[in-house]
Amino acid sequence: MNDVLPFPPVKDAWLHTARWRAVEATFREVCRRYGYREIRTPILEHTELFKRSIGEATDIVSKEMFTFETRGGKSLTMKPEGTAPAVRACLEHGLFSDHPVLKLYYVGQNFRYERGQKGRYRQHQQLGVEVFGAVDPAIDAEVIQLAMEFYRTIGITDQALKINSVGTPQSRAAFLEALRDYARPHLADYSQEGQQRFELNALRMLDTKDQGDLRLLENAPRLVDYLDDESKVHFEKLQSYLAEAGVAFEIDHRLVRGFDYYTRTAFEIVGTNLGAQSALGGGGRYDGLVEECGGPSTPGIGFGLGMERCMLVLDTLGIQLPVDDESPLAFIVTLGEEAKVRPAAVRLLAEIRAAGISADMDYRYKKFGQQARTADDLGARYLLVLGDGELDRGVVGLRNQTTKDQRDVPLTDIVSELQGIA
RNA sequence: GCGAUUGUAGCUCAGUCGGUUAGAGUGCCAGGUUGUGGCCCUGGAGGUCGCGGGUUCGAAUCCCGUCAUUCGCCCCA
Repeated sequence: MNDVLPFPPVKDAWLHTARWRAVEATFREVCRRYGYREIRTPILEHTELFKRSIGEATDIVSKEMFTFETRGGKSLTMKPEGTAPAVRACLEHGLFSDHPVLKLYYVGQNFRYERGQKGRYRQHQQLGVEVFGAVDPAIDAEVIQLAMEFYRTIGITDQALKINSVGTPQSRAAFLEALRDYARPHLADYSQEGQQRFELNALRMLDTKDQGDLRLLENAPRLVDYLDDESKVHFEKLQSYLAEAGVAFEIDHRLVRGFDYYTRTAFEIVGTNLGAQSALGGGGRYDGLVEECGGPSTPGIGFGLGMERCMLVLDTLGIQLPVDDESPLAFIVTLGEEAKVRPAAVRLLAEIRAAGISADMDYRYKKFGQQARTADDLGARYLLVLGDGELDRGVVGLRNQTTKDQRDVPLTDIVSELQGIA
């Protein structure tokens, strides 16, 4: 993760706190509209949780986790993803029994021990949702729709939605056998990577960028043809529900996901302008996960969207975001005898702020020009000039920073005057 | 984890063949100009030359390692 800064950086404009807040706010608003509630889980979890849920053989667990031992000898891991911790938290607090259908969202940091590059960071933030307790493909469609709605709302429209079904563990086993039978006779022609995957995790053979492998796989068996009846119906219904909701998608028969716990629905949202890191987000169904974590048999589905990648795309598309105005409305500039004028400034500032108006002052007591420059740096719209002359007359100079017009306003009226402006 | 790339002031960058006290522009601060700025002039502060080790009389410069960046691979968000 990069540092996100309080003022827009000249370079890397996407690393501006206000922009991040705007994107997070958009996500929260979309979640609110869809009926999702926020869950926050800690960064540290027992290592075992991830090993069991994500799978020992996956890249994430085998080489990408920040893991360490406590003094008591327990193994802890900084969470590499948000789903398993959410499951753990819900189990621990009995949320599954209290709420037959649970719709959750989170904004959180994930950690993966890997080489950084643009769009990929060891600490990255994900915006995600999880739904527990619903098998209806309509909820799959809703989750996908929510993700697409989020992108549409912030202004990213050139992303593509790819969907597939990875079936149940049983149907997947049958498919894997067929896939291996298909590849075995020409195994030597596959890339080194492809051959390794054939041995370790044949499903991943499909997820290759190697042109030669892609040619060899052209007539390979497809996951959809090996789905059990229920999964097949589920996938078909999902497609029709997406169509009902007006969400455009394409079926990608080679789409498989990196975690072991996915069942049936798998999807990915792919963007442009991100170089090698093209995945904006992804997710899928995980009907066996809760049980795997020691809970009751509970279906689930969710997704995670990469915050950094989202920010980068917004940046390259030059999209303006409705960022908060953090500039003070008024900035007090003091002149003249310090002992007389500074206490008056402190009092005036307190009054203005108590009235709900943002205001600031220069705490260095420099000459006028310096104070005014500080006001400009902060983007103040008005200067309140307070000198001993003004104090003697019981007024304050109200200076419009845009027009440079300045007029005296009685000290007793300045708060209501500012309220009128704001 | 693999291959390549870059790393000098807050920012953008010079720095020759290894040789004096590492420079410029910009920004910041101050003075010119005790109470009305942004221009201009003058001055000032600001540097573990990414970090650690090595070679050498001498290293920003050469070598090794390491960390970080960027690009690709793997994987993912």
